[in-house]
Amino acid sequence: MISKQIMDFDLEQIAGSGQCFRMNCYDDINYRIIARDKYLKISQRGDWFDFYCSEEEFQGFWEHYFDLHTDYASYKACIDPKDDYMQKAASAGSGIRILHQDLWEMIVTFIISQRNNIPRIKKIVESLCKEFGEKKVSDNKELYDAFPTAQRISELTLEDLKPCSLGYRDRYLLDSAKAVASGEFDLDMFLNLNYEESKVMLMKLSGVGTKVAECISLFALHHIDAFPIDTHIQSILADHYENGFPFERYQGFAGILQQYAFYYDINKKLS
DNA sequence: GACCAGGGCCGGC
DNA sequence: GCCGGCCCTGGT
Repeated sequence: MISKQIMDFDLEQIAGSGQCFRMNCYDDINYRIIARDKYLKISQRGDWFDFYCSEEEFQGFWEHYFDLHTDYASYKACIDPKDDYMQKAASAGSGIRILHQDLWEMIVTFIISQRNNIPRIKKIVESLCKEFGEKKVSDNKELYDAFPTAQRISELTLEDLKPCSLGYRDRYLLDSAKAVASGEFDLDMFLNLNYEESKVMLMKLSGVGTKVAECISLFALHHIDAFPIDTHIQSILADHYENGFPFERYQGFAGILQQYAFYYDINKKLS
């Protein structure tokens, strides 16, 4: 186990921020996260965190996954002091970080996300993992399902996918899995692409339009200049930024503010 | 039961 | 570039 004090980091906020869908609280302070085929138990008490993994695994994977090398306080300091809405949003979600998630996993997840709500996205993703993901056992002997590979999905039929209740998104998933598994759509090429180039390439996939490509760019490729505009952000912009959102001011990292605003909005409606 | 909306995309025009 | 249709679920 690794214990660390970390600022600007909050598990509940990240789990509820709509960027990852396999991070869940299972009692007061303990969370479990499954990313790709990796499992982590982690707990939080204030600014202190216990990572239940080896030092090698922490440094080799999770530290980067949680974006812990990045100073989020300096981003927050850039927010316009006169922008009351964004100040409140950043304060409400001050522990949010933009995770470095797996590209294939984000392609699938955000194809599923379209015209869908977060609880149901989680349900469908979990169902896909249970049906088609590799069964694994963590170091602390917990059973879990890895995220299904493109290869595995590509071998399925629309009929096979029925139990997962994807709706009309089933063929998008199948087509994209086939493109990736066959090598026709090479995921490694994204290493050399900037945000705009990535977005254009991602939109070649079936079921990936502007908004989904922006989410994948932000949450998997860590292009934090991506600013996905969904129904929530759209209404925020209409209600609080009638003269346009000040993108010039936040060039290069507007995606972080997008997350603060999105989190603030969906959690305000819940309470 | 009816109707609506959910981190939108596709195809036809 | 606009617009109708879309699978499914949960809430009202």
